[in-house]
Amino acid sequence: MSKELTSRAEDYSQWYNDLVIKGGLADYSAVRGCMVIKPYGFALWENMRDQLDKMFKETGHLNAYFPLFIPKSFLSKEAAHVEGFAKECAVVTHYRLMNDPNGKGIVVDPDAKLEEELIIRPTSETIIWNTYKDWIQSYRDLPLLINQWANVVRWEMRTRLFLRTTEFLWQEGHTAHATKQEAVEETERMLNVYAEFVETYMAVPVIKGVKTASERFAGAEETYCIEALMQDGKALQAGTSHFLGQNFAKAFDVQFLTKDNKQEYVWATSWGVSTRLIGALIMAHSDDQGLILPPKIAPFQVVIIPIYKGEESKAAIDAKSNEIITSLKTLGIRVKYDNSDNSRPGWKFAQYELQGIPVRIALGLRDMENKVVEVARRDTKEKNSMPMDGLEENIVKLLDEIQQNMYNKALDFRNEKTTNADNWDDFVKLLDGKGGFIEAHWDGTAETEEKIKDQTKATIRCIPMNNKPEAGACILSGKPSTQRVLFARAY
RNA sequence: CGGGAUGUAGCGUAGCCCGGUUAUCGCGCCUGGUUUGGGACCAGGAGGUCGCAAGUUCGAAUCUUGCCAUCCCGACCA
Repeated sequence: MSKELTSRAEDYSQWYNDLVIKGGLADYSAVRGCMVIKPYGFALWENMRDQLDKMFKETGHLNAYFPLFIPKSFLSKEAAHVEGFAKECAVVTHYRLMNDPNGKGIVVDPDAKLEEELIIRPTSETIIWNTYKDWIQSYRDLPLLINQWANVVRWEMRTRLFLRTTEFLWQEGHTAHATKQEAVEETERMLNVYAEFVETYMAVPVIKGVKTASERFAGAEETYCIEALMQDGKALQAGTSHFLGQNFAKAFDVQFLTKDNKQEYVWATSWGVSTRLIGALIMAHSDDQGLILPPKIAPFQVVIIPIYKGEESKAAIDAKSNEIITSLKTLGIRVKYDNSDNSRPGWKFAQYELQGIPVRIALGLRDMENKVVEVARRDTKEKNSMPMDGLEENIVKLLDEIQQNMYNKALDFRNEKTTNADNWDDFVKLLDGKGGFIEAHWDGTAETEEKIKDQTKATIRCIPMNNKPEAGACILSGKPSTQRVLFARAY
């Protein structure tokens, strides 16, 4: 991130919106708080989705699809769940429109009122568990490992492009298990899948941990999460995996017969990541010149821009470019060739920087004579001449290097922005100044957590897994504590 | 839902306080030409319910009232 950006943290929102829109990822739509994902943004999402989907299948999951509408009564079956989602549900109350009797367009037909209202899913636990009841009778039906790719609607008070839109795309995994241990293992397994995906493919380092009771998913017994740090020093929850205990099994009466013929409730998990990940990607890596996308998920990994001087050179350069493209594609590299006459090279350079394409190759007559190409990498903005001999192998190496460099850079940033605070003054000073993650002692009570939040807007992002035990005193109450937890201001 | 701000061409804007010819400028767009190694240049051209409605006035982008929308901050949240 540039120094300019650091110094105008208050403009971060605007900077972010510009990147999303000028980088061609998305717009806000005419519909309140929803977004239009443009083809380029969707291609990015597809790459992320496909990779995640592959990882889900490798861990034994299958995809399915459940209804968009949920009868209102389903939602009330699990008490904590309804508590958590009731305030943000879009509700279908009628099924028909009619011409306004006063001639003022179209109105809702009052006679078409639904007997029972339908909720547009804010998440699918209820409708899925209502179905699982019919699918599960015996221990032989378990484990049931299912994932769904879908859209959901949450009528939040305030929206923010990619991070919190009214409608968003996500995947939600819903599994049922015979034992508690198995379900806990599944919860942790999927958290690890998320962490691996975000770190390896998105090049964003994350901290794995569990949420405090007050930050838990509505209806969960334990919520695991991955937390990432954005360039403005705020944290972003990038994914969650929930151990649901037997709450939903009991609410929807999902029992199975064990080997020794006993009726027992199943143990459940659910886990999800959303298009918010695109927001995380943008805010973690991009700079003032535009997006910077990691090679492993970038819609295009390489863009080739020919530099023409007159018509006759065009044919020669096109021919050479096509050779390069063919061999890059053979190696599985996603290449875009922009030989359009509509814009000049300089404009194209700027445009593809804005779109975050990791590697740009420029090829002109001068290069042809010297048997080289000009290779520019987006992450460092370095430009080098590279011999055409062995170009493809070097590009593969370069893409790996960029991927690794982006991760390292983000990790260095996070490490630099992670600080211990041992007293209240330091804690407040860090939040208002340096930002980032703060490791501090907490007495373990919801009251203290709430007070800290009220006074500083900082929340406990998580209690990190494999946390080292350490005796200390709570930064607010001074009461004894056995470990540090991770605080930050968050999106 | 509370606080603040803003609505003028596809985008970004000037004009508004202090009402007065044909609503300013830049980008983009169209046509023709010259260009092409970091967002080209010349010439010509198209594009406007000034957010909506009512009011004041000889006359409203400008003043008044109401409404709508968007953005930012807060509460809420993946």
